[in-house]
Amino acid sequence: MENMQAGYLPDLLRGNTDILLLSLIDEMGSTYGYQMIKEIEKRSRGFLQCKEGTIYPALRKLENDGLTKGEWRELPNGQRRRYYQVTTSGQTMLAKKLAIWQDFTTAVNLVFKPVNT
Amino acid sequence: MENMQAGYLPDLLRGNTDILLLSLIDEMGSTYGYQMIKEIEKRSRGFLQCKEGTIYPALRKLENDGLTKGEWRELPNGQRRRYYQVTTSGQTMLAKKLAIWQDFTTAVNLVFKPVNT
DNA sequence: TTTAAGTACCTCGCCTTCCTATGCTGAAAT
DNA sequence: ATTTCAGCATAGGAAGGCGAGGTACTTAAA
Repeated sequence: MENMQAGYLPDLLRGNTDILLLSLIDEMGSTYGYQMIKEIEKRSRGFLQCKEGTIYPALRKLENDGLTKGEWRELPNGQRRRYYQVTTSGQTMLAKKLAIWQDFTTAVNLVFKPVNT
Repeated sequence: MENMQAGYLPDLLRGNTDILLLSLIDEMGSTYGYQMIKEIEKRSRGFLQCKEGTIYPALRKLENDGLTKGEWRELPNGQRRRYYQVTTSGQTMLAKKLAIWQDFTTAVNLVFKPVNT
């Protein structure tokens, strides 16, 4: 992953955004939108750049679906952030989707390089 | 990938269909739509099920973009198939997209399990 | 001090891409 | 005779990502 050029992933993220977010929230215990954008970019070494127009609606949806629980927190300086936590059903879904992700990449790689015959 | 359940890949294929097709055509030397559907399903052990409504337009697009070259062939019994081959620019694109696919999966896995700090 | 840049959230409308459904032709099987 | 398979095609709708725009406050730079 030497010369990773960000920005040229036509639609690869599609359908995976929610898992990425769920996984992040779950692992970080509690986090908020803006931080997730930065964290995803950082962890992926600049490759994955989630856009605000993507993740805020996605976070909304996760919460509406009951997979996360959001909560406004006020900072000392008056700024506010919406912190999220993964719910129980969110964790179930996360495990499920992580398994699907595994299967999916395995399947694609099998198409690229079929094993035996 | 034991209990792979086909049919539940919301949008995972999205953005990857063209690479899958390009890769298949390239490797098989020459092939046609219907066969590709079957081959993808076979190689992925039933996990990836490309729909006709997906691949025929996709094949059309690949050809329009000059990445493949199509040709009608008539069978002895009068049936016709459209066989495709990868063009030179198609191979360039294929190599490029395979690299992107690698980077992408690596990046996603890094988000799931970040390395050191 | 004005300006720029960063933090933090939101939303609308477009675009792309996929899937469903449907249709067609002819061959093979039952 | 009817179903199933092979083989291609398209139109309509849904979903998700993204660009562009907006709000509001803070911090750094000029």
